[in-house]
Formats: sequence, C-alpha cells, structure tokens
Amino acid sequence: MSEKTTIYDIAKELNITAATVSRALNNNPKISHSTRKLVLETANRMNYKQNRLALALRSGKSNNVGVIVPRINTNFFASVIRGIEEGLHPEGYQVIICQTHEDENREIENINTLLNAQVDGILMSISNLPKENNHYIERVIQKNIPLIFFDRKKEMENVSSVTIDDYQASYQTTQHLINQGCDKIAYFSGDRSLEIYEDRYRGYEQALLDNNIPINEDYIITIKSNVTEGRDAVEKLLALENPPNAIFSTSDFAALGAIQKLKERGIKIPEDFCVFGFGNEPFTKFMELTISSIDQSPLEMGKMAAQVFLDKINNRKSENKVVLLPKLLIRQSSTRIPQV
Amino acid sequence: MSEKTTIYDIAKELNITAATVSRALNNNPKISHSTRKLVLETANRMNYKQNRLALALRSGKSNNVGVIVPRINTNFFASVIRGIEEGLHPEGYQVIICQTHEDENREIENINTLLNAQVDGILMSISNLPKENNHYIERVIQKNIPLIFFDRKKEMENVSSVTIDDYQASYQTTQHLINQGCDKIAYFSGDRSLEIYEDRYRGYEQALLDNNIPINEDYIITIKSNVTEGRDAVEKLLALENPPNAIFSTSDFAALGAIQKLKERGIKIPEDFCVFGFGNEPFTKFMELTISSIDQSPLEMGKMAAQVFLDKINNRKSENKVVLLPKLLIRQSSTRIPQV
DNA sequence: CAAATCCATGCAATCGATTACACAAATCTA
DNA sequence: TAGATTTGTGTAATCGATTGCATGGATTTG
Repeated sequence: MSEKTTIYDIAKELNITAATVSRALNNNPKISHSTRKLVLETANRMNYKQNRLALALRSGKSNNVGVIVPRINTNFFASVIRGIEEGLHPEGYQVIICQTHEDENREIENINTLLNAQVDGILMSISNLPKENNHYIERVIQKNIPLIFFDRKKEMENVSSVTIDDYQASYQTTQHLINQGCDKIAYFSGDRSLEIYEDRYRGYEQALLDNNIPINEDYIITIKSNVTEGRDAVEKLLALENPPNAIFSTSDFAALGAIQKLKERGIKIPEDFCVFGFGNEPFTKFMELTISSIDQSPLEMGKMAAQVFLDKINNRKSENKVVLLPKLLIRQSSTRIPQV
Repeated sequence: MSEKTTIYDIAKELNITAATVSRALNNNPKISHSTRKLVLETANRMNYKQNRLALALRSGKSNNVGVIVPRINTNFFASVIRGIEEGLHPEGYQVIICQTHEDENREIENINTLLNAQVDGILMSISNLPKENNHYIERVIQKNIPLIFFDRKKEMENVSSVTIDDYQASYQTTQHLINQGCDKIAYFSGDRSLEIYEDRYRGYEQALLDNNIPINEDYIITIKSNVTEGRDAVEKLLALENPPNAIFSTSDFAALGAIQKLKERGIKIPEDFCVFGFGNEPFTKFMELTISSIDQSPLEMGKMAAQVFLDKINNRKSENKVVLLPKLLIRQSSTRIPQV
C-alpha cells in the first residue's frame, strides 16, 4: 500500500549495502560511476524519497524554522510570513507557524513546542512583554538556537532583530501633519510597554517639542487596533473643550474608525481635520477618501529576517539589528497642501 | 552549551535504563510509583524535552501537516490557515505552509517537499488544474496520506474536500440582483477550468434562465482578481451598445475596481447600477459605499478542513465532502429596495 | 615478483525514543 | 516451603540515513 521506499529497499534490489546507496545518492566521489548510475536509476524507478526525519535525527538539524506571531490573518503578519517563507524555502527550510492570540501562556507553549520539534531557529514578533520571568525566551538562547525578532522586538543580548525605524516614522509623520497646518495633533498609541510603541511615541513627542508645540495629555489615547476603538476615541476628543485638528493613529483600523466618526459629525477631512494611519493596510488606499499611512514593508521585513537567520546559522554573524526605512504614504486624509 | 537532555542522560543520572525512563515519562503502569516520581522530578530538573524527531522516526508519524495555498497574504487564505491551525494545534499537530504562487511546478515541488518531510496529511487549495499528468497528486493518495482540498478543489476519489456551495452562492446572488430590478447582469468570472469557478458560472446562468433572461455573452468577462482588471472590464462593458446595469464579480477586488470606474463615469450606485462582489474582503465593509459580497467563512472552512483531516487520520471516515453554506452580505452597492 | 597503494564497497555505530521479550526479585498460593 | 504468579527493570531491536574505519581485490611500484 503505502510503499515507502528506503535506501535499504534499493540496496536489497541491487544486492549492495545501504551505505553504498546512501553514498551514491549523495554523490560521494568514492562510488564508481556505474554503481552510482544504477542506484540513481533504481531510486527513481522505485520512487524513492529521502526521509527527512531520519536525516534530521542524525544530523541534529530539522531544517524547520518556527515563526511565532500574534495572529496570521492580518495583512501585515501574513505578508511578513510570506517574506520569510520566500527567503527560506529556496534554502531548503520549512516554516512552521504558531499563533499566540496575544496570550502569554500560548507564547510560552509555542516556544516549547518549537523547541521540542527541534527547529533550527525561531523568528518571532513578541505578543506580550515578558515580565521578569522571560526565562522561556532565554531558554532558546541557551540552547544555542538562533532567535530573531521582527517588528515587535525586545532588546536582548545575542538576539537579532528586524524592524522599521519606528521613531523616524513617527517623527516624520508628526512633522508632516504640522506642515499641513495642524497644531493640535492627537495621538492614538498602542501598548507602550512594547518597544515599538514607545519608539513611536517618542517620535511624536520630539517632533512636537522641536516645533514648540506643547504636549497635551488629553490628546494621547491608548487604543486597541480596531475600528470601534477609533470611533470611541474620537468621541472623547471631540468632547474636549479644546479639541484637536488632527489625529495620528498607530493603527490603520482605528484611523478608519476615527474618519467614520468625524464624517458623521460633519467634519471635513482634510480641510478641517487631518488623519494619518500606520501599517498601510490594503483598505487605506481603496477608500474614496484614501487614508495616509506608513508602509512597514512587511514582505521585505520577512525576507530580511530570513536572511538574518541564514547569516546566523551559517555563523556569518552572531548578532544583527536591521532597521528598515519606513515609507510615508501621504494620501488624501492628510493632504491640504497639494503634493508636487 | 546547547545541552540537550535525552532520556539517556536522565537514566545515567539515576542509574537506571533509558527504557525505564521512557516508560516513566509515558505513564506506563508497570513502573513503580517511586521510580516514576524520581524520573519526573529529574526530567524536570534537567529541563528535559522530548525529541519529536526521534519519536516521529520511530512511530512513522511526524505530527506535521502540510498546507498548500496559492499565497498566504490574502485575507481569505490567511484566515483559512488560521482556522486549520486552530483546529490542529490542540491535537498536537504543527502546520507547515507552502505557497505555490499559482505556479504548477512549485505546486509539484511543494508536494514532494511535504512528502519528504513525512507529513501526516496534506490540506490544499489547488492553484492550477493539473492536466492529464496529475500523477503528483495521486502519489499522495498512493502513499496513503490523507489529502483534503479546500475551496479550490478537484473531484477525485479518496480525496475529501471542504468548500462552500458556490453554485448556490452564485444563484442566490444573481436572483438578488434580479429582485433589485437589474435585468442586464454582467458577470466577472475566474478561470472556469477550476471547479469552483465553473460552479459559480452555472449558478449565474441558471438563475438567469429561471427568470427568462437570456444569456448575453458580451456580459461575461474572465478576469484576474485585482482592481485594475475590474476597471478595464467596466470600460469594455460601458462601450457596448447595450451596456449592463449590474455586475456580479467573483472577485471583491475586481468589484472595487468596477465601482471606482463607474463612479468616475458618473454612474450612480446602486440607483443606476448594482455591484456584487465575492469573498467578503475586509475593505468591502469599510468603504463609504459598502460593497455587497459573499462570505465564505474562511475560519470555519479551515477548522472544518482540520476536522476532516482528524477524522480521516483516526479512520473515522475515508472520504468526506463538506459543503458550507455561503452567506450573502447584502450591502449598499446592491440595495435599491431597503432590506427589512 | 613481492610490497605498496588505491579504489570501491561493506561493517557497524550513531542520532533519541519506544516496546516486545526476557528475567530476577518479591509476593502469593496451597 | 516449594511452586506459581506478579511486579518492576533491563536487553536489544527498530525507525532511515550517514559516515569512520576496515577489507578485499586490482593496480602500480621498485
């Protein structure tokens, strides 16, 4: 039935040993031309396929890498994974995907599962900030397994990372809004205990300071990345005595919610109010009023993460922090002054 | 350094054999309570992790399943994969992902890679219609490895599938458009050599026939799933002597392109023209003019595919065709008569 | 022609975990 | 208390591929 051909089957067929078959298949120069030819033909005829598990067990290399993300079905993570896959597949690696659902326990679980599976490396975007007890991450390093963070990273020794320059992205965006004449810029933040959100906040803050605009704590709202939170946040902002005239949202979804609510209130965008998102979700450019956003080059980020992993595994580098340039996509929702 | 603890290390530590350790860890009742406790404690202390490769080699089960899709970074496929992952992870399976980029050679390559990796099953959405030479798919069946198609399936013996009822979806949508007063309904088709697109076409056709509306070949355009093709197709349609007053697009992206172009031409939606998409991409409900579409329940589809795989592997069923119900999401782009 | 060299292949251990079978010690039966 | 049974472990084979070392025959060298 399920006739799995092994090198032993080939050996028996040809009245030679499995060792010889193995060597022939691996182009070992010690094998005579005639034997090699015979083995290759027979292997082909018997539809032989190398059992990678056996190889993995012996060599200690599984040729699998694990990828851990909060969830897979958002454009950003799906695209990063696609990039990783494209970078690693040609090198013979398979990608195993795990989702944390932003849950710390599942994150730990996932890491253990991947270590069990003997992956050759782990590429991850942190879901939660591991508290003091981030032993589980250090265990990966102790095992000498390359660990690479992408996007949501944590500064750690011996851990490489691939991110965009979140600070710059944020600084430039804020400056852009100021250039458009906005002087009261609200800010939708993510969880600032994660480095990327802290960096983004600092960029926003510094741009305001550099333009002599005071920070207004009322304008700073922490949100989750969805439409509803964006709508709710706008309600709060419009209820202020001195409401803002721009929003920089670190989530495209919240930016969309904000725009919906602003329109309902009859506020004209971008004339009366500018909005800027983050992430370049596909819908931002599909809207009638296209939404300005920041592209994080997820495909490139994934490919780069794959490259960093390959460099590490080949001992070319022990540590490496890659920072990609963000791309500001200035669209209608923040364009008062026509772009040249 | 990378101190991988094995059962042999534990055995040596306790002056017993690996067999005993193995049994203790597997709760074999023949092991004395004291030994078991000792082993478990020691294993824990030495941070033992079972090597799944060794287990896989011995048992012949890798506890990996392969998933093959055209690409991962679309909402639909990412969501299906998420569903598969959620269904399989609790059962101890890891998901290995491969992308074909719609390329037949990569599809063959992917299957070979997965067979090499000794996956316990393959879940796939066909990219290309394998011609006569679909040996590569049959090889999977010969090896007695469960094969499950989702969405883009091909009718084959011993192969299970999970799809939505594409015919019904299409029939109902066409009927809905007719009910809205549209009598000249154009149709954007995918590659009809794939079953799902053929089914969808038949649904469209039958609904027209049942309403005594003649089929107009000029209205039927085969497109790729992107915005540009939708725009181009509308240009062609509007250039006709007798242009249509509705479009049923089997792609949300093409539907969006169509809407953009129609608006540019000053055509009012839905008053003068109705548009219906397919796939329920997130943007369809985010637009100012929300786009009617068909939800394919990708998450559920993935979970169901996982379930069918589990049933098969546990010999509960040898073959199984699951057909999910499509959900018509009737939104503004096709609503002339207000819904109750 | 005897000794040295080389070539192609075989032998056997290894990776880590599991498990059928064997066996010694402990416990029970009559 | 001798024999039967149970209990807990050890022995060794197995999964499939790789590889250091050994070996036997052919070829070359002096």
